[in-house]
Amino acid sequence: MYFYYMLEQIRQLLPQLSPSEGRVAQWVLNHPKEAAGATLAMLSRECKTSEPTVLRFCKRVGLGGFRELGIRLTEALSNPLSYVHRDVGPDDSSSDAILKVMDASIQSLIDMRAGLSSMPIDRSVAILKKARQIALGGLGASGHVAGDACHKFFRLGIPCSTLVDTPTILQFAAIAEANDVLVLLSHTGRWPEFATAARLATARGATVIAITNPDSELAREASVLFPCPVIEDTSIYTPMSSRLAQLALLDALYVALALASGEQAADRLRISKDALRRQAV
Amino acid sequence: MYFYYMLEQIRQLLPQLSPSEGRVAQWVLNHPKEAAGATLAMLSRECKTSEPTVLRFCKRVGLGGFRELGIRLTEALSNPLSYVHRDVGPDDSSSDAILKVMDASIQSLIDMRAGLSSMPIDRSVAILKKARQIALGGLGASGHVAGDACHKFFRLGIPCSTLVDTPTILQFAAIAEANDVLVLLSHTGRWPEFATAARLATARGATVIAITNPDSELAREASVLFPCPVIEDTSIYTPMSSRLAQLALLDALYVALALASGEQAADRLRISKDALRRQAV
DNA sequence: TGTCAAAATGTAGTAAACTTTCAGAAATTC
DNA sequence: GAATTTCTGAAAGTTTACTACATTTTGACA
Repeated sequence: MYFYYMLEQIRQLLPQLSPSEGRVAQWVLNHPKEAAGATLAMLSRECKTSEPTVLRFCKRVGLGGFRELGIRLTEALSNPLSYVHRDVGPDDSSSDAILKVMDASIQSLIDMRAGLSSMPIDRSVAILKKARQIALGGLGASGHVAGDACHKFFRLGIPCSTLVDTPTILQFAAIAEANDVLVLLSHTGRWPEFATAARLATARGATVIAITNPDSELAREASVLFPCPVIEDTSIYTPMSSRLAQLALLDALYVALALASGEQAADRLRISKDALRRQAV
Repeated sequence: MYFYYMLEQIRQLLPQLSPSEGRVAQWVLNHPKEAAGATLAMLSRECKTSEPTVLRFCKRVGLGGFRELGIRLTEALSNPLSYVHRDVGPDDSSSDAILKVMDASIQSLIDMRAGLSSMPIDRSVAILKKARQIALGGLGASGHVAGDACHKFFRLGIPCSTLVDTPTILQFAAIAEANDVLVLLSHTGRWPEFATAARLATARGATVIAITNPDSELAREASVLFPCPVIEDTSIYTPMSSRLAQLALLDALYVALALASGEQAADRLRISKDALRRQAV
């Protein structure tokens, strides 16, 4: 449970409230979000009491009036204590669960940011800048990350493709040439085909950039490694927030590459943005 | 640069507002704290205009009424601003640029978290729970977001598909049936085909959930709206960090839906996770 | 420059909101 | 069991949010 200032205040005053006022307090504690947007009439009806009683409740918890209750409640609800991640369980209320998911996502980005300085971004940029073509490979959720990244990189004018299944990845690796870059995204890095593909591509003189678990076969075979720790999904409800971090990492890589590519790339970006603006996304 | 969800929304819309409405916007931006607690009369007096003008301003920035402005503003003001984003320029060093991109991503998630309580998640869950099938539509970067979301939702056992081009979206809308849900993702909401699709689908009794700019044709046609502010890309280098927020939003929606769907859905999730674990991602 | 349509703005009115007053009911005290 | 205090809601008073409509302003075009 999160610590909300206003709600805690109410909880503490709960015992010394009169029965009717107590009902109001209880309802507010149980439905803080609804209470924040409710009107005096709605709230009094919900608590089976009269409007003045609700108002007296407000005064008693130290507020100037009913209107202030709404303000304090929205304040309390949108003020996170920290983004410490706890797993979602089946007993969580919907709004609790949502906040937990969100916090986990934020935390994973914060973690990524902290580790960014030790990532081989400069090396990757140097390699990507000379690339004849870039292929991004990933399965499942990572496939979507690869697709998103491809959609960014191609705007720099570099031939770019997405590979979302193992046969295609293997085929690409088998015919790769020098200056081709294969970016492989894998959560655990344990699909044996990925390591094979990395070996094949490297043997043909191509470069393999892996964004994966550092303790894996794929990580060992890759030319450049972006280490991403494996987050064990302790709860079945938790979506993989690590993919958000991967997306952000690729964003960062893209921007670094765009900057390194100078005016020509900047022009291409301008042109491609204008093309969209003339329509509307 | 954008710190606050609501305030940034107002700032972005500032240029296309009429003079009087512009004065209101300016005053709100300059005195957000006061504006959050103000009454309609106070605000209109302060901006030397009439009450309806203030109200029109509220509608135009995507709010339901004046009361909502107060709520959104207190929300915006009470969330901590840490990851201050500045735009990436061509003179930035590579490492500076990377951190800026990362900060922008984190900030967009924080903003999304702050605005989450006012999103129609519960309504959406109720609708999705009864859905015969879910189709997620989006173009360009939004298409990848749609794909990612589809990849999550189908695990709950709901027939699910991704639509990444306008003809397909229109066709789906044209043959949609009651209890079909069409989720449309659009950055600006200004592709006329999206609004048409929404209208078509609604006419056939299907439900349209839009994740888009609240000031758009699509937003008006949708049955359920998740308002997302349009972030103008002031710099050609800046990637759209809003899509990360959209991903996280869909994560939240997914978890809420999973929880609401009870044991049967939980079982499906367990089974699908096990299927992967026996291999390796 | 004049005409007209569209946009912008304000006036006036209304329904609903918030707040206060007051009197009766319930609990407590003596 | 009467007196006192506390609790409660009906009703009335004020303010607020919103709507409909009228007026003004703007801008396009002849």
